[in-house]
Amino acid sequence: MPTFPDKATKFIDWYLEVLDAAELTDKRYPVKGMNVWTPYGFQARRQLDAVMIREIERTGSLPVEFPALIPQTEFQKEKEHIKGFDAQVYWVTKGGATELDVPLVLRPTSETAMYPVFALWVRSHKDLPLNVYQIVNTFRYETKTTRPFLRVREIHFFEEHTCQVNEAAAAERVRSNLAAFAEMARSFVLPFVAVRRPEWDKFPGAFYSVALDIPVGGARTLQIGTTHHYRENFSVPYGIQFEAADGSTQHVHQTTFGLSERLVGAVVSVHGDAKGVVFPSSLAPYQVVVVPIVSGAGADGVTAYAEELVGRLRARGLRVHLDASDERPGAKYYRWETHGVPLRLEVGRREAEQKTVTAADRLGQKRPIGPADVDEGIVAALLEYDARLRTKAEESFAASFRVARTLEELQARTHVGIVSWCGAEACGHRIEEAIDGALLGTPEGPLPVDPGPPGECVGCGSRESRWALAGQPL
RNA sequence: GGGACUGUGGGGUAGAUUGGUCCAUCCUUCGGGGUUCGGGACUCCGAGACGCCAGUUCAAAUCUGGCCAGUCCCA
Repeated sequence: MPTFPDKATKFIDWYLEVLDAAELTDKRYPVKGMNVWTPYGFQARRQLDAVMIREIERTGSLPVEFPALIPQTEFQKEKEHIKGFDAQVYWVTKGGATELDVPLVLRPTSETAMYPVFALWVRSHKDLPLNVYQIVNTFRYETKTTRPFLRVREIHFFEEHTCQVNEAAAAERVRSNLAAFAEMARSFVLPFVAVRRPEWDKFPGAFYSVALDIPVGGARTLQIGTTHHYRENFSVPYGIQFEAADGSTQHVHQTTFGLSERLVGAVVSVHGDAKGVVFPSSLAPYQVVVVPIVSGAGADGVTAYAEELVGRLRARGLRVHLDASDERPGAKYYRWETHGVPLRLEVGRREAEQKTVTAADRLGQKRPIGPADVDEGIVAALLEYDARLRTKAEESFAASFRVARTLEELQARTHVGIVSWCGAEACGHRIEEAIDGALLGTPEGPLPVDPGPPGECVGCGSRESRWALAGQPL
């Protein structure tokens, strides 16, 4: 057995060792918070990107790419925004030996890069909505401990930026982002909850922020995405205005939607187990690994059959890897288990002669497939694997939340807390102190478990309350 | 932002308190040979490290300072 630290009690140690064993990243790069994407990790990321692109383009968003450097003069136009990011931007102050007249910011996010140009692009209501996205790297000078995928200084960032005709249209865009994300999360088999962040925790410059959170053990949560409504907060300082149908000049209402490689970290955190990473087939670099078992006699037949099988499965569009390395079969099984491959096909002399395969999935189910319809059987086994992974994830998701009627109940920190909250900031901070974490906010849509009507605010006892979630963000 | 700690082959470690016994320990890994191959094989041969820069000293992995990297605690 591979010996990883215990996931439940030593999560971070488990996480780091599992990533290492799965060869998803090389964290030895000598700059804090900047890691190397290995071939295996890069392929997972490529699948992540493919799903994000597919779902966002389905909503009518188009790809763009803006420069990585932003003049200080543009960066400073929105006051809240710059206050929020000032402490964590990298500055480019020299070109060669020459001190720059206007220092350049290495984008921590791209509002201030895009919006001066949006002001040029948007002139009429007929130019709206403007829905564009880019997938680029952004930079934030994190001072806290960095972790591969979860907290990095160079972020693999998906960001959608839109301009809408009015506040209602922007609110609708936020809802449509949430729907698009639900599709993405379904692909990644990540049950999540969307919560509107409290005022003191919203994105700098936003009117409101809706975050996507997942539970990751105990009271811990991981924010895996956000979508924001900016109202006119940026369009006014950046002058993004248009002539409306009635001839009046108006400012656009804007939204953004941000995701990152944290989703890879989330998938590892949620699905991983004592044997290593567990990938849903949507993200797996290899959905199927074929392990030929060649012993003395009949080796040629086994190899030929394995190669033929790989060819047929690839023709069906599956990502298949043939492990023809010199290891013994058992060593290969362990290897691909740590790497999270959904389905392993064992092909030895028996299978080659009978035209069957022995399929073992990453959740521990092993069964023979064939001889009739071997390919169909393999596809079906993958689908069934994803379904079981989903059931497992949904059960553990539902079990992660618990209603806390008092601050004392929250303090146990065994679950993400569902609490009644009056909405006052003072009570919010009281809740945050109790859980030594954050008041995540109020849910957009249904709660993960049905708690009935809210009771009295756990902070002040007021009856005027609604449900909110409280946890410890990683 | 304030404080504490750590850095030894690719990974994990012993050695540091008391400088010399260290051309640096063990496990793993890597390269080559042979025997093997249905759940991490065995064996033989070989490879690989004191974070960087200064300083103290007859002598530094070990002491001092700075830097870089990492970790923890507090705000």
